[in-house]
Amino acid sequence: MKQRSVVSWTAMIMAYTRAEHYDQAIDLFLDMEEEGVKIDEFVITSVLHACACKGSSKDGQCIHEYALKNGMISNTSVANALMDMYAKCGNMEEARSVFHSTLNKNIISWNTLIGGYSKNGFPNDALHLFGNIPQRIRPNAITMACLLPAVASLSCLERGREIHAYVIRAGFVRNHQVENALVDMYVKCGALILARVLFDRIYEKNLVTWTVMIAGYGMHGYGADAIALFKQMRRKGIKPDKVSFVAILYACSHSGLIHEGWYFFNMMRNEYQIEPNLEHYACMVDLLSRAGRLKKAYEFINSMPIEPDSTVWGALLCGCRVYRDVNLAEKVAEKIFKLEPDNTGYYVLLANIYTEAEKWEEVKRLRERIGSRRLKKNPGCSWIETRGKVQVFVSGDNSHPQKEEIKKFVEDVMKRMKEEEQYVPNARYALMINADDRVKEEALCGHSEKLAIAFGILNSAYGRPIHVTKNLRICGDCHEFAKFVSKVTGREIVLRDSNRFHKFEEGRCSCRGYW
DNA sequence: TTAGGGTTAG
Repeated sequence: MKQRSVVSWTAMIMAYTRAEHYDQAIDLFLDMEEEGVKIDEFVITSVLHACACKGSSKDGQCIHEYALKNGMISNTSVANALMDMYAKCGNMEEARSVFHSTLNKNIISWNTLIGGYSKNGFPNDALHLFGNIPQRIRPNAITMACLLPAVASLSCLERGREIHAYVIRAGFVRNHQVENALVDMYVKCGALILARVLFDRIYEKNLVTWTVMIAGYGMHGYGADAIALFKQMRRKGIKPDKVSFVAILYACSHSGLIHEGWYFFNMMRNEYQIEPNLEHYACMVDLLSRAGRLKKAYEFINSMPIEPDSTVWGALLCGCRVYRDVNLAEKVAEKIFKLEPDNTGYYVLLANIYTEAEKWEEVKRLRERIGSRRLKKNPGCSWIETRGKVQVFVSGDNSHPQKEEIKKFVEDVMKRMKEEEQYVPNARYALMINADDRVKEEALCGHSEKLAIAFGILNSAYGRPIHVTKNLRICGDCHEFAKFVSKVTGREIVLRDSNRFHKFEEGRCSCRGYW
């Protein structure tokens, strides 16, 4: 072009961004500045979008400064693009600060911050913000698509149903993204049947619709249903992508379907020419490890064409725990500690492996190592929704108004378990070394998931299922506890941990040992 | 007069 206007530059920056060449998009902005082209708000938002997609706020901060200096920040679109950039880079503090200093907030401003909170692990803030949208600003379908993942991550079914009702009243039901987000919300709130009803009613199912449902079956341990749906999807001519393959591989590993897992892994590569990414590899390692084929899993990792990360090695470490392979666990853990020296979860996992093997010296050394890095264990936390209110329990928490009642319930159950099932308190799950068994048992009684289950039984009508959510994986002792409680109270207990759903019914768990 | 922008589901 002989003459390039600011519009030509903007179009080019957008094109580079769409093609995922973020650095080139940003370079183009620098070039145009150098050439003395007059910069306007449109270019700023475009280049901010490139920074957002790139995911590092360093470039974005420079643009932020530029916008401030040139008085562009009062433009709502520029402010929105800034918020989105910070949110996508995981910097919610900056996003919030921009939001609060924006005078003319429109619905996009609210959506951007709500979505940012949802995606960055602040679901309560997302819900709170939604409640504060002023009357004159009308939420739209996108608002719901931003908000529903927050409900899903909290696993608050009542709240989710309220929002579903709102979606119906406001007339957003025919929106694809909203429909899919609703199905996903029901799946993650443990209401698999409701999710399926909604799924069946969706007239035009797209790839995301199918993937949500397949992942849902996987999470709940229905591997065969996940496979049936995957096949049905292919018959309808919908081409699976890398995310749907993660869903199906995940479903196979959580149901112990080894052969099927390999079948889909090969299908992905041969039939669809999709190169496996870290998530796919982690699923395969998980599949092998759960089946006890630890050596094969180790070899598999070493043969990967891409560098394995901590999640891949972590899947093997979990397997080492199940099959009590201390030697391999040590080797694997060292690799993980190099990759992620500050993630306490893996130290705890290795400590548990040592404890279960009664290697007390090693436990002590590991504790010292954790201490010297000034790392703190991420506290276990469970929550339960009753009558629309969420009750949160933190491990060992003693502040609950019903604490005596809850404590008595847990102790009574443990006592009955000892008498009726020859249950031995799994003191190995209480991560303390210089304590006697009594103290350990007491610590076990205080686990957050036991408290939440007890609270649920005590505060809901007979026959009602109990839904509990936990931030970490459920502990083995609590798993036994939940089975027993489901038997003696005749209640169904649905527990979502950080990994999957466990449905306890009449003394059995739906996971059948596949955690 | 027209061209270029910011929010959305797995």
